Amino acid sequence: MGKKYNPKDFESKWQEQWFSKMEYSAQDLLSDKEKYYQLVELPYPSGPGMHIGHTRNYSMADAVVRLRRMMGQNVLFPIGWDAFGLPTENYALKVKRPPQEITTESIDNFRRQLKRLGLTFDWDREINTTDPEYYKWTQWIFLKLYEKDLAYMTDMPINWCPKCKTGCANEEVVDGKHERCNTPVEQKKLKQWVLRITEYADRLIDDLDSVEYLDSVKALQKNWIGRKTWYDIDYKIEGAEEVVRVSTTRPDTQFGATFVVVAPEHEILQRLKEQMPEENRGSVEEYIEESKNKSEIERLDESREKTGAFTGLYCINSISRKRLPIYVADLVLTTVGTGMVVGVPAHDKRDFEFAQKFNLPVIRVIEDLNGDRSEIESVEKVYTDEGVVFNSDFMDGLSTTDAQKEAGRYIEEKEIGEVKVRYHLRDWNFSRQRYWGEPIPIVHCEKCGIVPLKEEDLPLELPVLAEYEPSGDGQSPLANITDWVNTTCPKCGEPAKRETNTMPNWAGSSWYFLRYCDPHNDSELISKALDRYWMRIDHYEGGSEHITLHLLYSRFWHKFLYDIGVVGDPEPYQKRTIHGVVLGEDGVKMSKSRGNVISPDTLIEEYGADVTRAYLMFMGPYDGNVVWNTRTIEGVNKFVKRWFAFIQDAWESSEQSSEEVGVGVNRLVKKIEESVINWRFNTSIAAFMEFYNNYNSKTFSKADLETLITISSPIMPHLAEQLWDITGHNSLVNNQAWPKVDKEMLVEDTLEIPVQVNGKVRGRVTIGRGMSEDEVREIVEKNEKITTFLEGATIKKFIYVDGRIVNIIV
RNA sequence: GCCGGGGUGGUGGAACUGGCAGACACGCGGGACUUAAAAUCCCGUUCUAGCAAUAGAGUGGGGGUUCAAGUCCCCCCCUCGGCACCA
Repeated sequence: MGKKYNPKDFESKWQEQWFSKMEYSAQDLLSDKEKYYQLVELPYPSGPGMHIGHTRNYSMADAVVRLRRMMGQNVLFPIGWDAFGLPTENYALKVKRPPQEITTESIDNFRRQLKRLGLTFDWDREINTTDPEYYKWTQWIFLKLYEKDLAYMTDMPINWCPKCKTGCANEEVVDGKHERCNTPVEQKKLKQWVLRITEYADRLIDDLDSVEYLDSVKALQKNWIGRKTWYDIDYKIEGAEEVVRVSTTRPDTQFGATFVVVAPEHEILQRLKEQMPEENRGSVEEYIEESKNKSEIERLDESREKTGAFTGLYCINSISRKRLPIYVADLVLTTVGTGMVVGVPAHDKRDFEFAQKFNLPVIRVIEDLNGDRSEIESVEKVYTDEGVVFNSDFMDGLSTTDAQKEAGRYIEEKEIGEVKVRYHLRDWNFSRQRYWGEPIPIVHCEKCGIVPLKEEDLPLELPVLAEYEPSGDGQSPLANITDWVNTTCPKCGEPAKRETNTMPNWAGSSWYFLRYCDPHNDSELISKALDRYWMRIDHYEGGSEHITLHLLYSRFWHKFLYDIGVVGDPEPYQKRTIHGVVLGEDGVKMSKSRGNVISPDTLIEEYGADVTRAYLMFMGPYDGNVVWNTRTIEGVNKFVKRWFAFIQDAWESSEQSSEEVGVGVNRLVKKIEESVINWRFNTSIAAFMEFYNNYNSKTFSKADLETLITISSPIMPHLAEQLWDITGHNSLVNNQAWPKVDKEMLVEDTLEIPVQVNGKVRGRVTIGRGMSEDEVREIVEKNEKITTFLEGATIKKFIYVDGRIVNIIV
């Protein structure tokens, strides 16, 4: 075997050994080892296969789990396929083939690529969300949700994508467009399955205290849920018996309220119509009609001018006793508060703009931290920060926060309203009018209404169809399959019809990590013992695109499964981090249309798996975006070749290692261990290179060379295996124990430290280990280079930081 | 506007709990080997001045704490990501 690095000669050989022997499978319930569950996001198997981003992220996770196994941990590192959903279905429609077939092909291709990279996933735990054996349990969770009244049907208006011909969740609408296809969504009234995620809103926020997500991830979760305390207050309509309930989150500014705005869709407008003066009624009706024709996008356009119409009505603020005009305006949405809000122009920018447009008074009631009470005469001066309340009767002198509490107390005591927590989060629209998803296990019976399937009848399999083009009329393609749709009611046995909507893509991925722990269990979703052993997931590595929705949905389902006793922990993930993205050479996201896509297959073909992996890790920090650069991969390629030859040469000429070499090897072990565990692979590889630069001409003992081969294996596993073989070992190096750092070896007897004069480095001295300050001072004062800087000056202070640095102040 | 990251050579990026700024790599310059090229190897490379030893400046800008600041504190600028007529 030559010293020339030729990865094609050996990479596949070692892969076969790893995968056929299943050397790295996790061992269930093994109690004498520490368990470690490393989760990576399960990929969507699409036609083009593995993206360079997957290659990078999985290579990193693989390096970490290889190290952890060598350190003696029982590691669970599984993979699976999130294969239902629109991309495959749309592609299948285009090429006129069944999605089942396409999915199988894509998975086979993806699996081949992952293996070709040498990733040590636990292949006998592979799952596939489109496999009836898997989605049986997705359907089972749905039945449980239904049983607990957390899944319900409603015909609320939903977001409808006219291009994809399906409804979608609020979360999938970005800037008024369907995120998958960028088509503006419309509002459509459809009978929908909805999950009551709002029921879990508080816990989804509060339990974040028990996990170690990045701060930004926690903030995003909280932000999305958007918990706020609202103060709903009853105002009496002037000259009528009618009472309206208005909302505010700033009751401390009640005395500064100068108007009330109601959303155009608000039903109260119909009731109040009679009481409106003749001259206002017409314009109000006209305004309502106009706003009906406005699209969601138009309405949410912040930059457009404020519009609205005066109703001619007034109400009495039940806190300030002031008389406020009532306006209708589309800047208020029915879903916000009670759909009627209090306008306080002095302390809300939007209210100020509205007041200017309609010539309404501006009354300041909060002074700033400098006690400023000057008039608010421009938008820039609108004061929204904390301060002290004035001109506000019983709230005078209180801070804004205290005044809010006081107002809340007042409202409840006088029984003029209610303090209420509201959320931005809406219930989760769970129906899709498409074919390629989990069928919802429900039957509609004329007599019995909505009837769930019996658990023992699961899975309800998706029929294989010849035609599955969505009709666009709001019906799922399944609706046309009469012999599937027509069934009998599980309750009364009479003819009934199946639910034809399918579940969204999020369903299967909301619990997949549990199935990895117990993938072949056909009597339970997961056994209690395996759940208690493997969960919670120690580290979930993934992309930023899934930190709001997937995280929220899966945490919700997990809490539900905890509530019904399936799992033993209300939170699934202990730690969640976000990887960076590999951008194209032009600095832009890789895409087919831009032609800047780098294919992992090509790289592996040209450089081999190890160089590909190592380079992707070397490019930059784990959490940063990196720009692809074809030139710089050569640097890593060069190093890997040299490292391969160096170990072999050193082995042939091996003798005793000098103390210096021993120290160097130990340092390197420590550095590699720390940097890999902390996902700082770019510095691991730099450490290897640095070691090579400093030590490649030295003589090594066989034991030290074995150590070097062993520590190479997390990052360059094939190369390490090959070297282990060449040097006459009959085992797998990836199975060796991680070398123990010899702490004694790390401390040298003498060390060189810098000497500063007035904070500037002026020389260096060699001192002994454990020397006292006086001894060090003696050495420093004998050093000519330094004494030239001390001539004619008196030493004011001599600072010696043990083993680090000397600083002399003159 | 709010929330969360970031600003370090020509480039990607190092720098542990404050202790030699620029590790490692790319690029660039020079050299060795070669008839020549490729490959490989060696040397140099923050900026400014100088042949050089060396000196001065230097981590977005300004101020502060400290013997010592890329790192800590205050103010400002720029930038990336997320959310947003959220009342």
